[in-house]
Amino acid sequence: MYTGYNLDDRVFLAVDCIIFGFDDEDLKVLLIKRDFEPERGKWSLMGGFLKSNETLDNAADRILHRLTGMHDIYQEQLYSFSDLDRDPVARTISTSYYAIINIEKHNQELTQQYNAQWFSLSEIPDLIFDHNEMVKKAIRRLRRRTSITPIGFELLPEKFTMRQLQKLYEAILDKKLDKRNFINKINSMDILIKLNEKDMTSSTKGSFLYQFDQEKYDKKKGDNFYLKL
Amino acid sequence: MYTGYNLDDRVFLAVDCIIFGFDDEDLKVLLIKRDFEPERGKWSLMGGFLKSNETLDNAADRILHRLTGMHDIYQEQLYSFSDLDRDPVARTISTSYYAIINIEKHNQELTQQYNAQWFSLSEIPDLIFDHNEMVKKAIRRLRRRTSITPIGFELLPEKFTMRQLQKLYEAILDKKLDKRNFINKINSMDILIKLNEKDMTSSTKGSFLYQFDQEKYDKKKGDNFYLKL
DNA sequence: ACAAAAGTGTTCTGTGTACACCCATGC
DNA sequence: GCATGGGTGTACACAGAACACTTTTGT
Repeated sequence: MYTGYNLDDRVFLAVDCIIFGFDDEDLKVLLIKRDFEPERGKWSLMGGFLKSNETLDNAADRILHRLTGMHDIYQEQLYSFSDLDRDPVARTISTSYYAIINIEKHNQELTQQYNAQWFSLSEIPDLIFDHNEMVKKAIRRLRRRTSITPIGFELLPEKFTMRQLQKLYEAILDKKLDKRNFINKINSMDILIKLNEKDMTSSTKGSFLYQFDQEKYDKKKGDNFYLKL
Repeated sequence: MYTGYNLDDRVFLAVDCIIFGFDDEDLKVLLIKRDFEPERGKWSLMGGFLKSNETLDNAADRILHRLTGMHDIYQEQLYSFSDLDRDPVARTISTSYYAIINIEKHNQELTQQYNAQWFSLSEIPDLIFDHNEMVKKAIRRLRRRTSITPIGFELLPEKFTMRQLQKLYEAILDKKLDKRNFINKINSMDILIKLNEKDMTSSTKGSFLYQFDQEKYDKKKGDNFYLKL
């Protein structure tokens, strides 16, 4: 019966993080090159073990902070992986999280310490264990989530152009979008502030900068507004 | 660093199952009344500990089978819960699964052994630990999933009427649907076989029975067709 | 003057949604 | 003959998708 807390049944519980970033062109994932066992020298997700005094969310926070130096990163629990032989060293279940960060804000010294590197989705190498599967699942989830919640703003600088935003969505969804339809749809959500400022680096004419309006967004969040791009 | 398989970090990993059924009126959840510690005498989800030689999916299968006597139950991993004090006996993380069964097919002797009972969603009692939260999350997920995938057929007998199917969707989504629009949408999916047989129990005129066409469904599954009800 | 990106509206089509009447049968 | 649930089609509104030209300014 459902009794018996049998000490032999205890397992290691790992947390692995799929970290997404965006560099104005591609959606990317941050991977580390392991200089420790097992699988030294191979690429993998950043991860760690759950400590007995923290929740899974805490562990993900800690792991993300350790690699990026950042706090309050957008993250979401993805799925728990439990194949018997997924970790050759010991029976380990891994709960994966995906996170979304601004590619320019992380601490480069830290990421260098971990030999971390950004990879475009199309160029992700063979990863250890079942990490490739985790990444695949994270991408699927991110794509779906993007259509429901305006999630992507975490990936952009504070001020950004419509063009950047569109490129971001194109990168996430992996398809071209129509400029006019896109701008209309975004505007209809009414969660951006158009600034009286232009970004002059991208063109001679310059393009208006926008800012995400956290307050408006928080108010609307309840009525879960779809996006459908 | 991400090394150290520290034996002290090992935890108990439980699997708890939210089991949905449908009785032609309401969407229901199967709960057990615990006659064992902890929390003896309270209602809870059916659950158990992950054994070291099984995956989480295996464990969910095993737990579902133990309570219902059924195999090959539709199930999906939901979320892993990890609050520090969620289980007062020992540090236990729980991965929840939700399952969908035909309410008439389960083994009643078994469910009696476990003092199990079906509860309408609106009448779910206080459950142990964080099980109420699990149920809430499962309902949300089931609702969303239903709009994407024609999941609900698991809940019906092999042959069913359009009216039954509609009631099922109404129960899952918790809203009234229009009879004609519903039938049109279902037909447009083209995954049902209309039988030359009528169910005469529900009305004097009798209503045609339908069957789910697994083959057609499997073919279409790829083009993930939405339902939007 | 020309190259390069920004900005801007309208039309069409398909899908969702609302809605009301006749049918068959058992009692 | 009447009560009960079963079955059927149409009209309207809205949202998604397709589409092309003008503007600005640095070179």
